Amino acid sequence: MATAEQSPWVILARNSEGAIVSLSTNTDAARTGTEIVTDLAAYVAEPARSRTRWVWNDTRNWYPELLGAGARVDRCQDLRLSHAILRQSALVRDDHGLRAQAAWENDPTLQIARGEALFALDHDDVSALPSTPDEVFAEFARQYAAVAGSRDSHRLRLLIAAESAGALVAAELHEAGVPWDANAHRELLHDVLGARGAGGIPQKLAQAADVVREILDAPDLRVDSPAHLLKALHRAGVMVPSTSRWVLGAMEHPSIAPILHYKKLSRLHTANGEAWLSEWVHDGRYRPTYLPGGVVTGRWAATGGGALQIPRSLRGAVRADPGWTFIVADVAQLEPRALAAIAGDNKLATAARGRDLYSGIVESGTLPTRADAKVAMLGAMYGATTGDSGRLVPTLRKAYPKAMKYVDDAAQEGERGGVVSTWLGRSCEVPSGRWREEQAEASDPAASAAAQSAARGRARERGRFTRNFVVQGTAAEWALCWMAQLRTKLAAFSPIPETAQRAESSGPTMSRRPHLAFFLHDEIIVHTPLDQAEAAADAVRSAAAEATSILFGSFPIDFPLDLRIAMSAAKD
DNA sequence: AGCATATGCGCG
DNA sequence: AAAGCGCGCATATGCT
Repeated sequence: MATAEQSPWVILARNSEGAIVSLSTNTDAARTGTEIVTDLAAYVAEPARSRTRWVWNDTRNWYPELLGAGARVDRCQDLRLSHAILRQSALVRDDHGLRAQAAWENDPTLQIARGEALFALDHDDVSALPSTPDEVFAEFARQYAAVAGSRDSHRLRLLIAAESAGALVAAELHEAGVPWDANAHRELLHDVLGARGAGGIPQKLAQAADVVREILDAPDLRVDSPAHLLKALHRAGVMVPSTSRWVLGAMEHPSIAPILHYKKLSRLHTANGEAWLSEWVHDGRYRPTYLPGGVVTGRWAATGGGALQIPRSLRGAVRADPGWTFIVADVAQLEPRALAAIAGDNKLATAARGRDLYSGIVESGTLPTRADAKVAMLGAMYGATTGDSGRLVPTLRKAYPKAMKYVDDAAQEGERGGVVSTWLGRSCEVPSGRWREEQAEASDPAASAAAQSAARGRARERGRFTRNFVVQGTAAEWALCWMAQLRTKLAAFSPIPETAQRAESSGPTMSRRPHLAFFLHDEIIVHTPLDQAEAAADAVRSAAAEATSILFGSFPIDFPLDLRIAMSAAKD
């Protein structure tokens, strides 16, 4: 991730015959040489190229194969991801044609990540990406010029390096997989859901549905149908507007507890039951596909078995290989700490330093309980205006005016249609044409009250989005830097000797030294040989400290880790 | 039958 | 139907 020293880039692409071509550059990013590469894994692994920054159109097109061949890459520039950042960033003054490269926006995988319709696009059609040596170099040159001429090239270089390192981590995480004990998972399913009965429906699940039908006196009720269940509840005199857990939980009726119980079991069965296990866990590994930059804020998305939504209750199935263990580490209150830093709020930083941030707020006398402090802080970052949360926000605003002004300003900017940016310069999208039209129409004095109120609601909605964007996005940048530093440190560990009983499933590159195995926004799991666990834990801690200093320099904020070494990812 | 949308819940 | 952000996935349901 170090970006201070500018080592040359080497650009990889395929020529029209399908051969791999490498373009060398000097420190001014000018082409200095071209050669045909016959054995890419060997080429990349040359010691003289150990610090090369490899430039390619999309890490997913290049790195999995290299990893499969046992070649790890130290750093790269993922042009697809950096393009998405630069074409949007408010720090970029002259985009040198980046925004005109509309084809990039048709990248099918990006559309999948955003849930947009695919129309006629083929999933495997990546022709929209630059692919020939000339195209790839031209894109690299555009990006280089855009960064060099930007308002803050240091931040953008950092962001591109971090995002690209994330692309490497994502590929490595997929290759490594999460060590998953299918038997432990099955035992847990059996305990909660019971034995599989007729049609594969677990017995306790079927019984739970029967109880609901009996209490509601509705023998034909399909409990899985919200509409049907709602009618049955109304017939029983429970006049709820929906069947969501939150709504039902507030009611008092003998049917409520059985319904909630059924929902809980049903969720486990449908989302992470036997079917999930057989689809997603093979040879002791769960291999989700991570999508760096898949979320508008810069957070990662994931696909393949709902990796980022694995219920906490299933963590017991995450079991280290024999002779190995886990480092499980998460950052306490990552987002409010990021907020304190970007706002330069020393008072909030002081409340956070060396302790639970919410307790720090309590100790400062701002709010009476930790629960209050937490709900108030979340409300401030999400834009709550009513309820318990909204009620406490003004108190927080008084105590931490600098931090609160930062998010309030972000909200105001969003409401008036503006763009906001993260600490490193990832900017949110401009509002849609539809949104601007609605605002413009409502600003006409002749507009109906309904239209004005609807437009006001849309504006507020966007304000809550931009308010959260600056915090969530900066937190994601911290996490990227954390992982980027960590993967470099772990790569320097000496590999343990090959042993006959060693699990082969982590793949050839990662399986003999500590490696990242899981990532979830503010949490990582490192899979490590037992005798390297302490050293790996130190690496996790020092990587966090380095991430903090890379991003925020000497500003006195800390990001303390909850870290434990354990054979299972379950909390004790 | 296949696609789009709604509902609900898991995670941060 | 969360009061308040960002996601993915399963199921039900409606539309074509």
